[in-house]
Amino acid sequence: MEQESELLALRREKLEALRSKGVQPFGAAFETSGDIAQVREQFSEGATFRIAGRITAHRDMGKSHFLDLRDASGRMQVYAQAKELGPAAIEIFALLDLGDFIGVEGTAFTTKTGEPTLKVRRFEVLAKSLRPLPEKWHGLQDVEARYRQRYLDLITNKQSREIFAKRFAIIREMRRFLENRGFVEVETPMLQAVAGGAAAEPFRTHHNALGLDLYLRIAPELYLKRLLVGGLNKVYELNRNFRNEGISRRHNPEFTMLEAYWAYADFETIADLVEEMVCHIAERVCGGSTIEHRDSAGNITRTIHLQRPWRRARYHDLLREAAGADWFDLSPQQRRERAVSRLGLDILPQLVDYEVTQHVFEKLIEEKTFDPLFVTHCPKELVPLAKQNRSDASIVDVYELIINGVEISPGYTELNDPLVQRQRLVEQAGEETQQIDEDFLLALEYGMPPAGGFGLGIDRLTMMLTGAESIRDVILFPLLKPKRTT
RNA sequence: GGGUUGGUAGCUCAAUGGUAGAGCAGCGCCCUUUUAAGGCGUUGGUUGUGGGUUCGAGUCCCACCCAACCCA
Repeated sequence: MEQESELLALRREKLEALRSKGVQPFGAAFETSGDIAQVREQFSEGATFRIAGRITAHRDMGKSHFLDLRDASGRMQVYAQAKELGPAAIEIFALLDLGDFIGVEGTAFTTKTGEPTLKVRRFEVLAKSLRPLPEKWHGLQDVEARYRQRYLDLITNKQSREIFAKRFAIIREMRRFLENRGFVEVETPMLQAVAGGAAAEPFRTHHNALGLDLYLRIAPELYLKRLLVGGLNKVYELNRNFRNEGISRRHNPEFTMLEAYWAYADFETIADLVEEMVCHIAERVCGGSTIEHRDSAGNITRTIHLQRPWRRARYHDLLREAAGADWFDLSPQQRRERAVSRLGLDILPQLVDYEVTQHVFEKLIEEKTFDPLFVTHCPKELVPLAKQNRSDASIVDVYELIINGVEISPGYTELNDPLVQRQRLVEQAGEETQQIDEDFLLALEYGMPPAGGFGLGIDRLTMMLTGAESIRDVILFPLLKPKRTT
């Protein structure tokens, strides 16, 4: 656009003007006294400090100037006085714009409004910015631009910086917690010849040198279990999975998942572990176990109570509560009719009986449950990879943890009988027998200890702990269609 | 995939079918403790893209692109 090129042209002129004055506009290393937060802590009148950061505000008083410098840790005001700096430096100073990076050496003082400030003695241009930043007050509001140019979002929007700071802290605390419990972090293949461990559509790719079709993993599960066979008794992996499915407020094609396995444990031990871990993280990251979600005006829109112990209830009992005590005594046809007439749900004709029940579960229980709820003993059709219950073969020993209206973590007593496992995988694969991971079954035949395992969606956990309403608000670079630029 | 809403200056937003505006940013001038600094002045537009209707389209119609939300 014509105007953009005018604004750009002006900045490029300033760039050349700096060079003509012998200033390198893309400067070198600059030794600082610490980041801005540290300098604020150590601040004492008359002391000398060196800080570096981006210019985010410029208040021009004529013969004196106030700039805000910002780095990742905070903001610091610097004060530039014409008299102090001298004419040559002032000419360079005049070529600075909002967005430029500079390094400053100055003397600490406090203004009469009480603001800790550095009086500039020397400064260096560290990087000239050739494009104007979004407006300081409203920030960058356009959601599309915030996702496509996340760096601008991070520069201008405090809420966004806070969400990602929390995300990084969540992951850090999760690792600490698991390491303290003796879990070992491992890495398993993301490129897999067979995409197993979940029922999901994979992304396909190809290895040229081997002439081999490969998939991006949909789950690390089958490799982590191989490690149980190999004698690693407490393992976890915290990394990306890929699913070639729809995109929504709760789904991104690549998402981050914790998956962990614990030999000799079962789903109930795992539930205890997850409960403790999430509470530990909430305590460290959010300062407590009451999580408040707020709208943009700051009003509380939802409160989530993570105080232990978390409720545990059987799938069948929850359905009897929500759909009638006789729900499981009805015929499939009666269930379908009740779901539509009495419960007011849309039931698609192609749903089979257990899916009708599952739909009721999702609409009437899952979507309405915000405080943590472990749903246990689910029907085996829903979870083909878990171990069947010893006294009731129609259910499996699992939990589904629901918080904030979504499933956030499944936990299983893992199936370790290789023959039953083969049978389940064959049933699941149907015609596509090449989709059975024979190497995994081979490993199981050597013997896998009984174990508990769980997955935990990091993106959804972050949404719960930050109150973000879209998964795109907790993923730095969510997938968007490419847009032709300029 | 379907529906709804949106895309206007660098950013945030206006504009009954009738001359495309404001604030901030920018540029110029004034101001030596300001902080959303202030005052005076001022530049800046292929209204997402391509068609159509009309004397006249940011606005109405069609197609397409991108996004958000809801549904599947």
